[in-house]
Amino acid sequence: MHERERHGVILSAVQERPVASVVELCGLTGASEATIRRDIAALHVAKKLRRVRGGAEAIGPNPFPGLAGRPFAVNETRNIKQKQAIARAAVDLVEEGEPIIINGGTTTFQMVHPLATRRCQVFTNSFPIAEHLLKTSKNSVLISGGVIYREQNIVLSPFDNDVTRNFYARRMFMGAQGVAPLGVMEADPLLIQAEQKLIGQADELVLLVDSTKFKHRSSLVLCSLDRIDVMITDEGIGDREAAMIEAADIKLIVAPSSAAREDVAS
Amino acid sequence: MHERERHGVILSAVQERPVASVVELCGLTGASEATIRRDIAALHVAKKLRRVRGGAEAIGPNPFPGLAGRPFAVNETRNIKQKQAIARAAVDLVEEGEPIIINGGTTTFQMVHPLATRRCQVFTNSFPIAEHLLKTSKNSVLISGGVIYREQNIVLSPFDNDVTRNFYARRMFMGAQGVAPLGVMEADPLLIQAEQKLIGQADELVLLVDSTKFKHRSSLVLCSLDRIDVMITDEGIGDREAAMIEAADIKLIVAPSSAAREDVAS
DNA sequence: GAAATTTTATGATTGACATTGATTGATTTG
DNA sequence: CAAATCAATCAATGTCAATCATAAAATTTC
Repeated sequence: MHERERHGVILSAVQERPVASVVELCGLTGASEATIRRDIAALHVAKKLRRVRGGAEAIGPNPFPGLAGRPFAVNETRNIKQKQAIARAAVDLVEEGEPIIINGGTTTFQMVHPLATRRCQVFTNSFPIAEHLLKTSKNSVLISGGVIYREQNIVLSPFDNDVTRNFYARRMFMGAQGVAPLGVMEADPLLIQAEQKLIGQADELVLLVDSTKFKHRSSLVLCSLDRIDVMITDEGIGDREAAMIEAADIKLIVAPSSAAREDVAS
Repeated sequence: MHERERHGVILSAVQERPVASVVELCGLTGASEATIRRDIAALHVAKKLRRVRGGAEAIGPNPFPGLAGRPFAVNETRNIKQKQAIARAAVDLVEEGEPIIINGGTTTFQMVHPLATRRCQVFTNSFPIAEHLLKTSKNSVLISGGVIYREQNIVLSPFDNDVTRNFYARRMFMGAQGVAPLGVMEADPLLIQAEQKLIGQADELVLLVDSTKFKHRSSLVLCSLDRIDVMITDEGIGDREAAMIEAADIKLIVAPSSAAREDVAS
């Protein structure tokens, strides 16, 4: 067996097991321990795997993502204050007990905090949102079924016949990567798929985007602007963008920064 | 079991309960107390957990500050050692990468720890199981969609057309309230419904019941004994019960208590 | 083009080192 | 004080790195 073959076998074994031992790899390749060790050392410096005592383990993202703590990576929680103000304005739209749909995302995730004191019926495809609402609120929580994608933090079924088709709400709340005259932009194809599934299940689409999103452009267009009914953003929005939104016949809500905010809730 | 694997199991266990004892971790990993202590010490200096007298606890306030944390009420985690031994024997049955179905329950929940070092494809209707596996393992996790019931900790769709129908596995693991010649008993109608949904999606049904369950009788019969293929219990099982199981043509596995256990894994 | 030589990859051996489990005595807890 | 827990130690086993020998491949030389 050639060196390349062995390397392939080793990498494959390491992917499947938490840790592949040297003797195990010997059996797999028919090579001696010394050779396997040399291979592991080589793959280690090539950063294809991590060398540990007794064998090798797959390199890669944090093996224990949960221990990192937050449901989203830190760099994804930028503009946190704006997002919170926006999320609060979004929840202010919701009446007590009303069923709503929340699409996963870092902005929509902020809705969990103002929702903590509510008793709504929330349908979501976001695992962290469901988790948080379950633990901190008395809302009734429904989740879509399917594969849980760790990176995107969403649940998505590859099949069409899932619970999603059986849930309907007046409003759906969603975020986006960017907003342009062309329409609502998203970067991740997986998120697009997830959003598409939910979009048809609500009358009114509410888009939550902080004002920086008007400068962002992504490659994938989720839907055109006329599909959106309400857009909530922060005070950073420019006159030109505001005009664009109004022109598209979208109700524009500018969430006041927390300092200026008056309690709207009764 | 390799050092890395043990560390994974330990971190997984520490996540679940506020404090995991040394003996408990011995049972979970099959290692000696001395080794567990050394592992805890190592993870302590690595700041992955905090070392306390008698065991270890999760570091930091909580991954999600201020939240409840524990997936099950404390009184539900009785017979914890037996349940862990049973869960471990159950996980020993599954091959690396194999798809499996896990029905929610306190016994089946214990499977998350030995699963922490695996890379299987797990379909479950249990929110805590999905959550734990997501955070502490590299397993691929699928969840059924629907309403999340807080008390029972399961996800159940009132509709028939959910993802469940699209997932198939060789084995399904389930718990029960009681076992009698009449069949497998369950107390909660909701759990029955959830179990019924999954039962058809696997060839082989594996029932995890600690030996006290043979004395319990409940009002609802989930299914007859001949539907069960494998039963895993602890050493507390009596001869009469064992005879009953064997008579029903069920393969009986008695999970050895941690002290007597030999490593089965190759 | 064939033989000789160098290079490279591999396998085996050996001594050094690390990990583990058991034992024992000390320490802490209730 | 009794039970549980811990730290220290030691022997056994497992793992590693270094070295050398062999065989195949590549290169050089004639």
